[in-house]
Amino acid sequence: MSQHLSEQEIIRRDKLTQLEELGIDPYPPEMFEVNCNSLQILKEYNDTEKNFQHVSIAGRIMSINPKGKVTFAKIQDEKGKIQLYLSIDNLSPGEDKTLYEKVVLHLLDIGDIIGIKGEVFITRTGEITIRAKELKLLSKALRPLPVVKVKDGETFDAFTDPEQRFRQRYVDLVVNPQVRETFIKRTLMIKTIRDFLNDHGAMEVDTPVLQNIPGGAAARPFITHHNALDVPFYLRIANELYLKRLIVGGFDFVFEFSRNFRNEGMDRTHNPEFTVLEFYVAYKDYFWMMDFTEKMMEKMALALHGTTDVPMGDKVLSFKAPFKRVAIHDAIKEYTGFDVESMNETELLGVCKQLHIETDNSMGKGKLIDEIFGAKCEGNFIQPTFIIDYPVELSPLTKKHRTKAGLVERFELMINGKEIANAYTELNDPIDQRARFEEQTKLMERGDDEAMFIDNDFLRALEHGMPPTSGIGIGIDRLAMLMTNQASIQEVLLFPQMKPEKSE
RNA sequence: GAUUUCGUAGCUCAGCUGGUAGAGCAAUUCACUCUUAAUGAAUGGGUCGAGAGUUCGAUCCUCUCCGAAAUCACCA
Repeated sequence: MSQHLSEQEIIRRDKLTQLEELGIDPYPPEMFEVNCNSLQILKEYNDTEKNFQHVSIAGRIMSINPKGKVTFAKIQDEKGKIQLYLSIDNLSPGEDKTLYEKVVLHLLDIGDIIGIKGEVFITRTGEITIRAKELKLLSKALRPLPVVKVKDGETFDAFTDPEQRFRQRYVDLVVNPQVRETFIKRTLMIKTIRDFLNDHGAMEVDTPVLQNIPGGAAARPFITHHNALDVPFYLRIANELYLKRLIVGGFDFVFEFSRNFRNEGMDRTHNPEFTVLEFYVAYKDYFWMMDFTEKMMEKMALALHGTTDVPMGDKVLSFKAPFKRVAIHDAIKEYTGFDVESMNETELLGVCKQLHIETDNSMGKGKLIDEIFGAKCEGNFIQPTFIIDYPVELSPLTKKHRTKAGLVERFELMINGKEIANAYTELNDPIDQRARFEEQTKLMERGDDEAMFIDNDFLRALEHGMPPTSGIGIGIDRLAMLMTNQASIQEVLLFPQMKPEKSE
């Protein structure tokens, strides 16, 4: 396999050889002990106390600025950047000037990872800096890093090409601090949610990714094959039915951050694999779930932003609980003027025609209502809002509404015009559940390729008795987009799905 | 899957009606013991996404392909 090398790569490989000739291992095996980081020094250094006089720090060279017998460089560690003062007097005090004159001036490059021992001081221009007494090369970089310069908050020559940023996320993370911030926030968001659930007595579980029957949602699955058993398996589209089996089994509050896979389009808000938090709580209903969810969201916003007001594009989203609750029929009435509550299928088709909404024969009453809501209402709910009480046809796993005929006890949480969460008072009546699955089979025969499969083992579980339960699924990636003010899902996935690169 | 736009040096970008390419940063060499988008001087670096066609001649025009972005469709 041959590799085309650029001029700069050839030069760096040549430097590698020169280093080896000087007896310097460019990739030394032994550990380098680090006793502080850039942020600690910048925050805690005190010039009168003269603390940090024996620092040992490691990082990647981000700029190097030789000035004859003195060189200034910046290294970046996990917490930020700090300046180094490298002088011939400090690094090569004896006869042998190799370390400074050869290594520092000629063999070190932007991108190299080095370890430094030295003392902290303040330069004439007032910058907290480490005066290096020892320098050790820890890893030589053979490819040039994009050089991004910043002056007075303005960024020059930023590394912005989305294709390169996503394919080479490692470069993106090194060079773009705001990208690091986004992922630190994402992780903190997930931690906050996990802690909140654990604090309320929930149990985190793992359920199968490879499933015989792709259940719990309406979506096209990825299909794979198990060789030893010679059977097809599906990558999960949801974990709902497994978590409910655990509720049957007597775990009363279970949750899982589930990586789901759906074989559908990719765009700004869809990646083929994505993360959904699902949790199920026994002896609760969807009213309880709304209360719990808004409290959790409020806590998460506070943890990430210190306030419940979260900026998103040119808007500010308020995560202050409680959130508004609007019945789906009321929402449709408000934004279209049509009262669809008691309409039959033909009347609904007429409404769709008037509203210029495309329909097809596979659509039943529920689906039509959903289409109207999706086309005319959804985008209007910017502030967190629970849309409640969906048509039964749309919700085969949801318990029928306690008072309203034809509806189910379900809510979706809309934020910034997008669905973020979907929750039910779960259907635990096995007879009704079997009937609902059979309805789905009819829809499938009618041409609805998203209708749900019958899962007989799940029905068997329900027949053993599932306590009244409420459950929810929360789109973690979309929530991360909201909490980090990103318009694209790729910005909150470390390695978003891309078409494969052409092999060389 | 459809439509539109885009792909030029390591990075960010110029490049007129078709005459085989430029800048800044990065790199190389030299000078400089407190610089900070360091500075000054010099130098090198390109299969213009890939392939085919039109043409005396293609980065530029046409077609096909590869990759990306935006919008739409499907979905969360």
